[in-house]
Amino acid sequence: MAQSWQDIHKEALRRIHSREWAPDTLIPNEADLAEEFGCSRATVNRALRALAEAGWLERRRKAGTRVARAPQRRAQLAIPLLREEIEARGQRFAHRILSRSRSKMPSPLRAALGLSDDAPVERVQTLYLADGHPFALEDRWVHLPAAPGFETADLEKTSPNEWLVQHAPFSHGTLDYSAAPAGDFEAEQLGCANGTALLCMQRSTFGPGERAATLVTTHFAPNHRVRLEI
Amino acid sequence: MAQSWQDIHKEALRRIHSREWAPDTLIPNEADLAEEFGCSRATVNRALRALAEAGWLERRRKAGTRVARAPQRRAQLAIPLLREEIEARGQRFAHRILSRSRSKMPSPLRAALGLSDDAPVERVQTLYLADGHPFALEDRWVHLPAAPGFETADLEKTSPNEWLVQHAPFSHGTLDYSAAPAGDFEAEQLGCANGTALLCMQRSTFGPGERAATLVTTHFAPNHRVRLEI
DNA sequence: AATAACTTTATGTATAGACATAATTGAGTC
DNA sequence: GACTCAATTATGTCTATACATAAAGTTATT
Repeated sequence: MAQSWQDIHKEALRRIHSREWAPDTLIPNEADLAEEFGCSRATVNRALRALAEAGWLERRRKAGTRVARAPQRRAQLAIPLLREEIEARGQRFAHRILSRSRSKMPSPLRAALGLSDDAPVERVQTLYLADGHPFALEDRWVHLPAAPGFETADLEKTSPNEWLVQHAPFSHGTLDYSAAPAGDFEAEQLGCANGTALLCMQRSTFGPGERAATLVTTHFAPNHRVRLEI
Repeated sequence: MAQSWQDIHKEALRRIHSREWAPDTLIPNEADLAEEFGCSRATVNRALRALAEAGWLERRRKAGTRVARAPQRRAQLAIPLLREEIEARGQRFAHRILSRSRSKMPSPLRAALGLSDDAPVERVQTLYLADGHPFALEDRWVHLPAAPGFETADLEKTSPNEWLVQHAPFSHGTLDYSAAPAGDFEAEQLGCANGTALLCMQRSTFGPGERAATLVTTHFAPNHRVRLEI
């Protein structure tokens, strides 16, 4: 009778899968389940909470716990450092700074970060290489107050990607994927034909307290894929 | 002095951000932190566990808890039903079955699902529309034993996307995003020029116990974006 | 020196009991 | 019916305590 929360987690998942607990219906409350499984309510709570976090259950105080109508499992993407992604394929990592300057940020981009007109911003364009072949082209805008020391960092030694992860950990942000045809610049740098379909990632990150940190647009070389685990 | 686990969570995150707890270094153990915060060890455990799940900390028995070297926050994607995604934009959802047949699966696809040569498989091609405009083109292979009832389901009434989510909840799988140029078929169905860069999603799902369920390739209409929250 | 067997230690988990909190239900009122 | 307010209830959280488990360290044995 001694049950671990993982046993209960497994059994609950089985009941959901087998539709013994049907979508959009209430399941027994914690106290009843605790009695059924012969364990304490805290243990049941732990199991059900995990299932709710994974999207299988919806829980509300007083209202009880119900099986999600459409169990929306969340897919997870471990955002990799480009270096690690490349080295994990057994390839040699390298990067090349293409340009670096204190530019004025175009207003649509500024709006995305919520920055004022005169916010001090540095732009860095970088080409990342795997075994000497173009892998990704990165166009990065860094809000300097959010990344102290960036302006004087030696980016030839440590790529912007790595420098920022290690020196300016962010707390939240968004990540957008889209498909875009290669423009002149992308085609030239990535060594592909003009108009080639490229996977494009746009990422904005914010430090603690809504403070804008960086905005990055990355075009990957043709045929790149991003994999998420469900 | 009475602390909630979320207070401790917040304070720990502050120390990580402020580098008071530096990357790759050990933090005090649970018992000491419990004393410092004037709460029980269970409460500290709850907070630190949450931080570990989010990728900020790495915990190992006996070895202790250390701040992650490169706090790799995981991005989360809530996989939406196409209907919900479209209706959330305030648009009218519709779908059209383009073809449906018991086809033989090409072997590269079969391999991805780990199915044998003679596995009973049905193929359904569906066009999803938002306000009457093409939104996504789906090419779906369903392993029939994993989705009992699918063969006789009325897919005109309930789209394959919804039918499967509601009748054959899966437990895990993979999701790949890439960019691909529109071929003749995609161009015709999505109403765009041949060669247009399209965001393409390939998703394989497995039921409980490694049982292959479905393989879906979806081409989205031009300019579609997927957003992940970090 | 390598190996095996113990000890130590930090996290992981389980428990009973208590109180907190949100949300629904229902009673009472206008 | 519409509204207010209290009672109820299921989940959420905290505590103290205990034992489990993994991994690192230490000592004994070969």
